[in-house]
Amino acid sequence: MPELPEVETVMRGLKPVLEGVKIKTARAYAPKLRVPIPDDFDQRLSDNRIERLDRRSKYVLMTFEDGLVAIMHLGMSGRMTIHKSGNDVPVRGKHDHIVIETERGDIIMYNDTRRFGMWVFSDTKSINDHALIKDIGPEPLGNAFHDGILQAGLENRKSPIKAALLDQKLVAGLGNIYVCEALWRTGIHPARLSNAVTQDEIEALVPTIRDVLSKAIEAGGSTLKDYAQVDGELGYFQHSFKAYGREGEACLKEDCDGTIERIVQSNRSSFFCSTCQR
DNA sequence: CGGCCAACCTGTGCGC
DNA sequence: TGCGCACAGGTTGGCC
Repeated sequence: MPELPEVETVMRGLKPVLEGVKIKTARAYAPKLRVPIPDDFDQRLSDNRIERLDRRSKYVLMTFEDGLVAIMHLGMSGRMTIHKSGNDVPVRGKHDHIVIETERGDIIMYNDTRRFGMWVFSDTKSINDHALIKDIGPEPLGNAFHDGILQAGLENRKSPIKAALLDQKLVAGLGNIYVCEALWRTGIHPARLSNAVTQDEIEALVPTIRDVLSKAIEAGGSTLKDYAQVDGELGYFQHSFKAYGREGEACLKEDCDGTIERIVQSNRSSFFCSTCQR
């Protein structure tokens, strides 16, 4: 599920329920996800007020009034569900690893089948120096991401462009799906070496990456509806992809009669059209 | 340091 | 029905 647009959607969905709201009780039921959940997890969150929610790359940051920052990552299979006060009390399922109840009586559950996600702590003073945060590249939707920075990141790289765009140090938040989509749109073969991507292609990649992500965020936003009113699972939304997951199907690019193929690169599937992606 | 792979986990779907 | 394998939207430690 979670690349930048999905994480952004989750963060936006949590805002009306958590921002400015005090947590009554928090409880972690699993000792560890990808890394151990802090021993003092329950105590640090319980009776603490969330001042702000932010997203950085694929991380959601929860800043508390006492300076605590909870860093959350959804991994491959993480999701959040909101159960509004007054509705039926939810039953905790097998993979609901964290349960939070707010002062308003709303209940938020963190569910993660594969446990590749994480919840760890930092604080407002050192969050930007945190090991998980400090080396992350520019946000693709912000001004810090531009032709020059992408050019600089690619010109000395020998790895395939697919691997480069998945590298969070080069640009934040892209994952397997949106890299496939951006490369398909710009006509760049995923196996092309980074240092062989031309200036023109770099100038096309920047707005294409922005557009692919923005459109996905819009799609997510339109499914959010009002989670302040309704129970719901956050971050899931139907989105149609042009290349990802379409192996064997016709290429949808105008005037292209090719077929989408799949190859494996760095242990991940790449979907592309060898007719229009070179 | 750059680049690549295996590993972390659980579940599902497919071929035999 | 069962078994084994491939695969799933992320990240990183260790190896060359």
